[in-house]
Amino acid sequence: MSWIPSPELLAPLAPWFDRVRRDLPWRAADLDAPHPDPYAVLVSELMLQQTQVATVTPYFNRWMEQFPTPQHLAEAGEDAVHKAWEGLGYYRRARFLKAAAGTVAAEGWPTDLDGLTGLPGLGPYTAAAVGSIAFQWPTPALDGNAFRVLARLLLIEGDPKDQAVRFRTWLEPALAAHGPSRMTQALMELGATICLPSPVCATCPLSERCGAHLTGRTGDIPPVAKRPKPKASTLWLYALEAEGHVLLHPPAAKGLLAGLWRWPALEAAEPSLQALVPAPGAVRAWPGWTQVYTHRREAVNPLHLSLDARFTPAPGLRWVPRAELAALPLGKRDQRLRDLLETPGQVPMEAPDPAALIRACSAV
DNA sequence: TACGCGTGGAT
DNA sequence: TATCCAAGCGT
Repeated sequence: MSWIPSPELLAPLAPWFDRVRRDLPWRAADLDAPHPDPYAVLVSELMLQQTQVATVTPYFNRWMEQFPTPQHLAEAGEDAVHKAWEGLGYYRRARFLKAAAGTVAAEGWPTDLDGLTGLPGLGPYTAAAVGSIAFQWPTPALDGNAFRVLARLLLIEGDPKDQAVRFRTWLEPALAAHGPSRMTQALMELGATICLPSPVCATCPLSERCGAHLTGRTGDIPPVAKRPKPKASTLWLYALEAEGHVLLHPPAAKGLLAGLWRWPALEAAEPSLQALVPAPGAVRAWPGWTQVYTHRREAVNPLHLSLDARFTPAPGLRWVPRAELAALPLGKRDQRLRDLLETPGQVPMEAPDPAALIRACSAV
């Protein structure tokens, strides 16, 4: 099966994009020149991985003010970097970005696609996106949008990701003909605004040439992927406070919420199983909530336990002055308990035995 | 290869 | 409410 050459088939995409493109803070005004700030492209692409434009925009603006160059970012502290990323999710992207900035600061920008792919956090998509958008290399970038657009346009049966090599080979002449930065962004913009999972073909510049549209197949191309059900768990999340300090896990190197400070937590198969009536007055509680991650659902039950004196914490835990708590990077779950500490709570109907919480956090 | 990794918006 | 899934990557 041969495809119509991409410069011809995709020709309407260029004028369409020049007409409708959104004005985004990382986007260059002149799409025919190399980008004036490749670092801005790098930052935006890392932030945009699995994250929507509207979510990224305020983070990007703050980030560029705080870390305006690769040098600034490379020299920043880990906590400051994670604090600037706080709430954006997938936090290792922040560490990858800092590491990549260090390489760029020390060695300059890579001069080819393999060089970009060698930077931490840049896979096939992101390296090609930076290459085309920042440097005008004819390197086709295939994200979820591009795969969906191409699957429909070219009437691809099955998982379009299997066609990545063919797609890239086919796309390259179109990038060369109509401008790498323009075509890369146009393909994604079409997928993000028109060729959505439920597409709006009436306003699509390619509808007259789209295999799926012409055959009424946009509903089943590309096929929907099945996802595993998230695992459910229930936990107590607790703030132990004593002598003006609170007990926290310092950032871990890997795993869920790596790079962030975390409240200690106690797993509970059923909230009521380990529940005992606590000592009145010492414990506060608030209504729980369900914390959703990609692969997990946590039923979170927040507690605050005030103690008279600090104890020697177990390895992996640290007493932190409460005044410093606001400056530490926390995930959404732990931010929520941090915020609750400033609000009135209730004496809980049931909670783990305070002695059990202290034992779980004490050095042996 | 399949899985782990966050959060929020859209339907 | 439940589900999908968004400018993916590393292991």
